Amino acid sequence: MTTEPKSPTARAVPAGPAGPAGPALPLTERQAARRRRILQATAELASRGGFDAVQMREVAEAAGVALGTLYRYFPSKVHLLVATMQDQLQRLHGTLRKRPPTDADPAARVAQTLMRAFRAMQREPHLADAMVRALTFADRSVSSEVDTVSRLTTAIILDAMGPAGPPSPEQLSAVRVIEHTWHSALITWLSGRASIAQVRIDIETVCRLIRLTTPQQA
Amino acid sequence: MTTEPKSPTARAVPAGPAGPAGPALPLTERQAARRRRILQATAELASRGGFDAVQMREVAEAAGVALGTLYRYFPSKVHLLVATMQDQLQRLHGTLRKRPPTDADPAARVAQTLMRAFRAMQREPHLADAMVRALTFADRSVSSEVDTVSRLTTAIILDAMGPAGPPSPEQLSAVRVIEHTWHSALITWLSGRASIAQVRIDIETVCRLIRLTTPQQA
DNA sequence: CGCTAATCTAGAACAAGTTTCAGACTGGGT
DNA sequence: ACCCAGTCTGAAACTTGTTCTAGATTAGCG
Repeated sequence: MTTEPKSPTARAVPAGPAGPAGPALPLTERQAARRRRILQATAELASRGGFDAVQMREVAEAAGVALGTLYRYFPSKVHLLVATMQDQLQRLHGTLRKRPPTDADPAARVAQTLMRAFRAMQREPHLADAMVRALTFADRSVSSEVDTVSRLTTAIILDAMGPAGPPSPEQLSAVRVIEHTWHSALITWLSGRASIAQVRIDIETVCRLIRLTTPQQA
Repeated sequence: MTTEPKSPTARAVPAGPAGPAGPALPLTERQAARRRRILQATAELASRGGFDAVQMREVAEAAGVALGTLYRYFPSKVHLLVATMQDQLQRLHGTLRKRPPTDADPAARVAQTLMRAFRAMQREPHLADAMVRALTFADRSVSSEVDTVSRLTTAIILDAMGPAGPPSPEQLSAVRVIEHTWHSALITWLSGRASIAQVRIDIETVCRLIRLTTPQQA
């Protein structure tokens, strides 16, 4: 068990995005720097050899912190990699906002956006491997962090769907299914069981669901 | 690295379903029995505490074989659990064949079938956890075994869709997406991020894709 | 400045997956 | 019955994630 409920005096873990979406606790400058160094070292190691290449001792050394400190910032390897995914997703979200998809059809826009994200993963397949494997391997002790990633992904897809107001429940269901497909297709690709073309087809197929829920635009 | 290409004299591993779908190599009776005992011990341990409770030393002891022997039959914990999943899926497939879903609509039949499978998982959530986590965590060295599981799942879904002849490419795409959703939804449920009701909705949502590819039956 | 609590470091220790090895055992062919 | 190759066993060793401990450092505060 990941013993968390410490004594009331224990301030709290300095790193993990504490609440469901809070800006984390007050970190000193040095602490923020440490956290950044850790995430960067993680991404670098992951880019080289994927999940297995991210070894806690190596991350600690590369980031210039003690092993115990690394564990204070990220209570497990999975936490660490999920945090890395958050980090990367945020970056991606920023990039996507700048040049949003142009197609008139919402479904096509979503597919286009996901394919763009997919191409980003193809550029760093090992990193993708590490992050995605961690994400799907995560157990309950990481659920809040995984949830954050999920919300980020949802936001990206909704962004792509269009500037419409609050999405309908059906649309949200469709988005959930798209996310499922996205993760799972990614995994089959990463484990060499599906080609890039196959992933594209799957994404385009699932995106048709959006058309089912979009009142045929006038 | 998982060093596999042994000397040409090395006959082969006795247990792993060798080829893509072969009936495995000639096993002596004692060997088949050993394999069965291992899989049963695995399922039992998994049913208790999920992925973490399946400890290789304990499996070996419970099955009455040496640790080295266990590794000869299943080259890793993930291989072992994926094989367990194959085993369970085969059982499920048999059960489903006996009482096929009755609904007139193919999409509804598929949804019904998957919900039935889902209920089976709810009966043994820990076992489900162990198997599904192994499945999605599997790397390339397990891809052929994972592929077998995937083919089994596809067969189950196609069975539910109906006795029609060879499915169209579009239908196959839809089935792929349904599988993706099935796995991913299962994971979100197992890690406590989605309710049972949510999983049902996701399954029903994705099954609508079938209607898109089914020529409105006369 | 000097104090105190919290944090960080270095390193040992522990847990579970995986590998390795020497010796006993089995099955099949002569 | 004897022999050989291939299996199985028991136990130790090795790897990497995780935990623990004692002592050095740092941050905030009077």
